[in-house]
Amino acid sequence: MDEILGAVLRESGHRLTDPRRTVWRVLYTAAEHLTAEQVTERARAADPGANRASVYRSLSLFADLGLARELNLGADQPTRWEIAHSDDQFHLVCEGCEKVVHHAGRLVEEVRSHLLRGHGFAARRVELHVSGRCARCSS
Amino acid sequence: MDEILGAVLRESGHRLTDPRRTVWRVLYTAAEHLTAEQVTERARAADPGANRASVYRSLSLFADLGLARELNLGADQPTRWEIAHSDDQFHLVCEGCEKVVHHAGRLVEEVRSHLLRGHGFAARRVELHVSGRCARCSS
DNA sequence: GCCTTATTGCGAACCATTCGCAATAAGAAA
DNA sequence: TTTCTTATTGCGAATGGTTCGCAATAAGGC
Repeated sequence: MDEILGAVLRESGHRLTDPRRTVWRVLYTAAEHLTAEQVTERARAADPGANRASVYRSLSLFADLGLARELNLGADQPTRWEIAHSDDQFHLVCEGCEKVVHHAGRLVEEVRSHLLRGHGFAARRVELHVSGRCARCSS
Repeated sequence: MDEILGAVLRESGHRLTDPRRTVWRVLYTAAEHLTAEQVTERARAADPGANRASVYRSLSLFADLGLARELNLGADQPTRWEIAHSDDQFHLVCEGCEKVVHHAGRLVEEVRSHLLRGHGFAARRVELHVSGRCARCSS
């Protein structure tokens, strides 16, 4: 997984450093979407001296480079982070188990072309956030 | 417009107060989506003593009562507020002119039924946020 | 290995939002 | 109308996530 990081950083004129590698690994191996604070905690498991500010800096650099993505799932929740995949703009948040599920589908493409053809709106980023109850939690 | 507010408040066991009325009018007459700070400023135009904390309290009460809605349009922006309409879960944010446009459509319903039928996920709230460039701003 | 300069680590600063609490006022009851 | 209860306000202080300033450090080109 480190190769991707190294390649993208070098290509964009940035340096591959230990803090960045650590944050990257945390994101890469996380099953869920993590808050910056959680990323910091996990980074400290690997490197006890891991610094909060550097974690933030790494995360937003990754976002700028298209390596990671920042998620706003509800106004009360802190921002969460994930590795950027091409097909995961679709998030289901279950209010029962609090799990966040990815949902890949063509829907995002449909929205995109609908807006462009029908309204001349060139969508760059489409975010679809749905909250409700998953099959297991809808009693 | 005040009648709606009074009715909903009374019905839910809350009191109709001047600060609440002021905030309600600001939201009601706003063309765009306002930040809490902007709501406070405008409230002060009507009542110079309008208090920031009370504005926040009014806004979140309105949200609880389904009168208003809190919007997260991007991680860097502060939360914005609007009167709750039934058909406006669809937001287009133009990166050129910075305007936020509502877009009513059946798409939200489609998403809802797709998720329920195909995945057993009972959607409560569907938020679709699209950023890109509107017809006028896509040079 | 050297040198330049991007990056880090630290703490303090920031900003939106919330809280604690005494003072105030809405609205039910008399 | 006046009284009474208690929800609500206003204030300033506190919070919590995130960013900043700056000196110290280390990546990676030469």
